[in-house]
Amino acid sequence: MGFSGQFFGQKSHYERGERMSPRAGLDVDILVRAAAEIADEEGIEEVTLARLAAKLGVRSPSLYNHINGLQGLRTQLAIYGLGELNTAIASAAEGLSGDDAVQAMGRAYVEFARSRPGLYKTTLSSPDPNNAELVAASERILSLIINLLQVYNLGKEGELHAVRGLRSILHGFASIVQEGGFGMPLDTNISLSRLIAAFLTGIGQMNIPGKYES
Amino acid sequence: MGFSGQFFGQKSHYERGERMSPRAGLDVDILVRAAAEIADEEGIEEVTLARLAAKLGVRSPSLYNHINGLQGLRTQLAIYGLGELNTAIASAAEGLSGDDAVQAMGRAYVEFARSRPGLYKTTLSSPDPNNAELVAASERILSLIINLLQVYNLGKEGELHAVRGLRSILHGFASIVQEGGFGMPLDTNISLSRLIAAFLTGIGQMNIPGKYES
DNA sequence: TATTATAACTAATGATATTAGTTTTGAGGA
DNA sequence: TCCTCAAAACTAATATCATTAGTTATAATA
Repeated sequence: MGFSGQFFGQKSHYERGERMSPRAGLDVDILVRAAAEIADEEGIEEVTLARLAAKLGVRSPSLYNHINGLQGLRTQLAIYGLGELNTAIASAAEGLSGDDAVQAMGRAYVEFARSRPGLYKTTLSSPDPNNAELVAASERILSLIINLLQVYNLGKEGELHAVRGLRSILHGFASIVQEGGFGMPLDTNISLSRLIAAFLTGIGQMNIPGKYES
Repeated sequence: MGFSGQFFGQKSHYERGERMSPRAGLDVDILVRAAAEIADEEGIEEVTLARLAAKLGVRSPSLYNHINGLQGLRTQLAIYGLGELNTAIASAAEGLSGDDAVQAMGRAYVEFARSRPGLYKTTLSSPDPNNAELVAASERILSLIINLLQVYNLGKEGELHAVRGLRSILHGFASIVQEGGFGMPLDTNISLSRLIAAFLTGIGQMNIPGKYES
């Protein structure tokens, strides 16, 4: 994947109280992956420049040579996270179509949020419309979903409503799972597959003006 | 509503550069409402003790006489927000049942998130299981939803899956709306009512073991 | 009026992000 | 091989937070 994993999972020079070696050899990729690790392992609120610098064995101002402050780091994290999410759901749906594909994608989506909780959260901030890369990453996921829905023949508008619906379902379910919001001992995988099944059963509604439209 | 609105929408003494009057007469309720106002108007990241103190015309340490630090304020905000949300959706569904009730509640839920964006966000943090008030506020909303679903005769387990589904739909949709995540010029109210319609059409699936259950 | 609980204060500490300006490195050209 | 120099890392400094400790002053009440 084009990345030297040297810093991950180890204490840095500073964390061990040693003197640093002259050049740390950082780049955006290393920063973002290390930050994602912090987000997943320690929580998103621990993703600070101070914490990241410590993990990488440098002083926090040094990070500014590679990213545009904390805001820039967050943007990069979102881009990275959306890319990973896209990879996960795309490969899950690969070779499938119809309900099978949607179910597989849904499972992968939620599993991503479960296994990379911090990184998933970074993808949720409003996609800064000024950042082309971020917008593109968002749109890649969107068109993946749109493709899966072609089969259902919903028409132009119906398709848009359906995409919104499916996104809502996946995001809502993933968020609640992640927060531990479903307390009880009832298998969440079953809940998810039945929710998607219910949605797909009624997906024809997306094309039908209903009596609840104000 | 048992609350003196004296501070809201006005600049404080400090903000106007005057000397303060001896006792500010604060209490938890005033703090929480002022904080909610900041959250809605300036964004949730602006809800700091410093900002809140300035708005109320006191110094930030004074706030500790009423709340348990920033963490405590956030907990109180979540409780308040869940209460307001509960009121909104309960009164929307009042006197209705079946699809009508679910549709009305869904509309009210999303409208709440739209009109009180900051306050809605405060309700999303994991419900600290140590805080009884917070848990109770969460559960009130949950049982409201459960009640609405009685009509559909889903059985014990089916009902639980359905609650999870509906919560996911509402939360997911509301979150995406709030983030401005649905770009285009397509009425979101229509998207929501059709999504709920699709869910209700397929709600029988909640009771049926499907072939996608791993 | 005197007492007293407590609301609000000041002062201090320790995180954090960020900027400015300095040092040092190491890669590529002389 | 040695020099140059862009850039990577640094130190120092500032500003904003949250939080704690200890002080002052208010206003209710005895």
